[in-house]
Order: sequence, then C-alpha cells, then structure tokens
Amino acid sequence: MTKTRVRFAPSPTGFLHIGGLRTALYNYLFARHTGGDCILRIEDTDQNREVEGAAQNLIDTLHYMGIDFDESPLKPGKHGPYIQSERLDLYHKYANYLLDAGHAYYCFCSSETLQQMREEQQAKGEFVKYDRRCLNLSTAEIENNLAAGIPYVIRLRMPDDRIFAFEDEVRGHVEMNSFQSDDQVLIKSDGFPTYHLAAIIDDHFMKISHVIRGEEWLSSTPKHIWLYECFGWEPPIWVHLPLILNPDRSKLSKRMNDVSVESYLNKGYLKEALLNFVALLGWHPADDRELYSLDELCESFSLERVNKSGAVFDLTKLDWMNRHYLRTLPLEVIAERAASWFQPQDIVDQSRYHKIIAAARERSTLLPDLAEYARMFFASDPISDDNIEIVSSDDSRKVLAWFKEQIKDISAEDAEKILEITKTGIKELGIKGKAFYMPLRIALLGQPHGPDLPTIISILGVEESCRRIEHYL
RNA sequence: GACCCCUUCGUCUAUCGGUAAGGACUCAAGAUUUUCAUUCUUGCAAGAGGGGUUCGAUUCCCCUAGGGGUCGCCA
Repeated sequence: MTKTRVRFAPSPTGFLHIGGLRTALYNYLFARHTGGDCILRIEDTDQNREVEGAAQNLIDTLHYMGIDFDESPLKPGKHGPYIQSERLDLYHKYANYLLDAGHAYYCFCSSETLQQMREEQQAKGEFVKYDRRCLNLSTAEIENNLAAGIPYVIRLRMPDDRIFAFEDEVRGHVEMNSFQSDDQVLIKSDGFPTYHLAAIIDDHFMKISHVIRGEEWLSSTPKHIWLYECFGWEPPIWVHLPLILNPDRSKLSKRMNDVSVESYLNKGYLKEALLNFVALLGWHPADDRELYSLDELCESFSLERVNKSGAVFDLTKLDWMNRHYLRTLPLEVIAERAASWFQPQDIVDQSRYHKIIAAARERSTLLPDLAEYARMFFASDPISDDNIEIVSSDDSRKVLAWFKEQIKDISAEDAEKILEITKTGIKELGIKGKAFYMPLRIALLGQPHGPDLPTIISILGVEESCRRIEHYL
C-alpha cells in the first residue's frame, strides 16, 4: 500500500475553531497512526473573506496545540507551494483543459441575473440551480464577450442524469443523483478558483490518499468525483466526519457559542484537555478509556471507530477533563501556564509560588481559578462580619494566642511538628477540632476554608502567620 | 421545498443477533476529611415509533417521525 497522505486545509478567514481543531487532529492522528504524512495547506481563494494575519494565527495555534505537519507553508516539501494563491497558474491550466474538453464553459451572467433567476425558481418551487443559459453560447459570442471585457466565470458542466456512488470510510456506501448538483463555478470572475477546483487539483498533485473533512462537504462530493473523472485521476478515499454540534444540535457556530480554540485557551483551558476532549467527539476506542495524551491518541486512533452521528460540544465534561489535567500535569507546567494570571510580584518567589499552585490546583477548574484561589495568600480582602464574630470571640482569641506561641520558633516546613501542635492544642484547650481550626483559618486566610494548616503555614511562613494572627489578638 | 446524512441515559459513548443494555460527565444520597477540595460507595437515567426477517432483535431490512447538513463567483 502506498503511503497515506492527508491534509488539513483551512481558509484564513479567522481563528481556528473547535471543529477545525478536531478535523486537523483526526488528520494528524491518522497520519501518525499509519506512518503517513500530514500536510497543511492554506486555502486562501476567497479574497473577500480573507483576514489579515489569520493564516499565521492558524499555524501558530495548531503548533501550540501540538499538531505538527510534515509539509506546510513554513516547511515546504516536494509538492508546494502550500498556499493556494500561489498556485493560480495551475488552476487555470486545468480549467482550460476542462474548457477544451467540453467539461466546463464560460458563463457571463451577472450576479443580478443569477439572483433573479434563483428567485424565479424559488417562486415556482423548482430546484434552485443554474439554468445553463450560457452553456450553448456560440464561439463567436464568447469571443465577443471576452473581447468586450464582460466579467465571466467558468462553470463545471455536470452530467445530467447520473448516479454518483462512492464508499465513505465512515458512512459506507453513499449515492447521489447528479441532477442535484449545480454547474459549479470553478473559476470566479476575479480569476481565483473556487474550493471545488483548487482542492481537487491540489489533492491530486499533493498525492493525498484520504480526504478527511467535515460532513458539510458530503453533498458536494459528487462534483468532486466528477472532476476527478474529467481529469482522469484516481480519487482519494473519502472520510466525512460527523459534525460538532451546539447544545440545540445545530452545527457548532459562533452565533451560539464561543468556538475559537484561542478563546478556550484564553479562558484557561489546557491544551491537553481540549485535545483529549475534542478527540472523543466523534471517535471512541473499543474500551472505556477516556484519558489520552496526544501520543496515546496517535497510537490508538483509527478511522473505523469514527462515529456517524454529530456530537454536542458539552462544556461540563470539558471542565471535568480540565480539572483532571490541572491536577495531574507536572506542577512546573501548570505553574508556568498559570503565571500570566498572577501579579508579577506574586511569582517572584518561585518556591512559594509552586506551593500555592500545588494547593490551588486541587481546587480549581481553569487556570485563572488558580490565581483567584491564591488571593487568600496575597491580598487582604475584607472579612465578612460573620467571620469577624467568630474570630473575635474569647475562645478564638485563646486559640490564636496559644497557637502563635507554639509556632513562633518552629520551621514553617515542619509539617509534622505543626500537626503535633494542633493535636496538643485541641487537647490542652479542651475544645473541638472545629473550634480550633476555624479561627486559625480565618485569621490566617481571611475565611474559614482553605488547605490544611501545615500547607498554609508553609506558604505564609512563620513570620507572616504570626503577624496575621496578632492582628486579631 | 429538494437531495443527502443521522437517531442507545440530559451530554459523550460501548454493544460487531442471545447483555440484568456497560462506562464517563452532570445531578442526588451516603461515607471519609477540622474546613474547602479530593477520594470512595450507592443511586437517578437510554435503544424515536410501527412493521417485518429470525428460535431470538438495540444490533439486519422497510416505512414513518424527528434532528442535522447542503442547495453561493464561502470554504
């Protein structure tokens, strides 16, 4: 079998979104799993929608996520260029071939004409498609129009009544009648190709073996197959992925959701969680395993286990996964990624900062939660009246005074000693554990919840601990 | 509207004709814990409907319904 080659081919019209990430990921996983190549191709054929800097942003985000390509605009291979706007000559060459072979024709209809035509068809309840009024233009007419500089497009001439059948790796046998397929525009009036022409030509010359893309492309596949036939090329294996859905089960969209990968990263989701989560949206291993690193995914992934039906993008499970990775990734990694949410002065003392992260990660979902949790160690937020009441009772003061005396000369790192002190404290003062810990926690942290005492003191240090206690004496 | 795709707990899913339909998230209850968080246990919760085929269907076929996608000089 020849080497598998797949591609992720986004158009630079905005940020990478969740659906794009999943498509890129599956392409990547399939390539890695089969020892093939994964290619990144930029499809910038729509001059109007192109967003400045979007291509670079896409590349950066993908790279950050750990999805790397064997060939890309930044890492050209033998089949470049990898940006479609740099391949215009190629598209024209093959458009001309189609024209000569009678598989394509010039169309001089203006957009107004087209719009009117569609409205009429719609009014009559007809299937809306190009009525081919330019199909039978004489050579002379075409020459004249061309000479007169009338804007034109080149359309593909679809067969009239033909069943296009193909085997889709995830959907199995699919059939569609060509009368549903419009005479697709191949070359636009600005001279740029449409997706349909450019992708087929590129996929062929880049030797793509599997086209792995979203289900929204399923219905245009007959056009693509026809194009392959016209050129006499071998089509790739088709793989149409189920869509990722909004909670209302419509196609995941910006309108309803935040869908850019960057926005999730900015909210403090970890790439490991995002990748793991998105991998499971449409693919599932044979067993019950749910936690996968990128490498493990590469090992386990297979097209056979890709699902057919769409999957709702559900934040609660993503949150759970993020909590998992927040707790299990190396501490230094979490500390580093969380740093931007902290005040610069708060992370100067790295050892202390790490202790704080260690305590906070057990109780957080997102990266910024870490900083929020850490406030108790830095800031002096106002204390609630209830808490002041608790901490200023006579009994509480007794605890505070006694405890301060006990710890003032010990090492903040001596957890065992601190534990021992608390035990004797409860015994000596003859009180319940709660009456012992509550006032201490309020005095030390400003509120009754938080890590265990040894951890608090280790973070605060003996001096600061005593100072905070004294405040309430 | 036409065509195509899809249909198991609220969500992600397992099941390759024979299961008490399993797991995970969420939620609830309980246990553990000085608090918070963790952890553990238990529980709630599903085969869209109707026909077939079969000794036996969630699984295969058909119909219906529902949902989605596509119908651009956007990808």
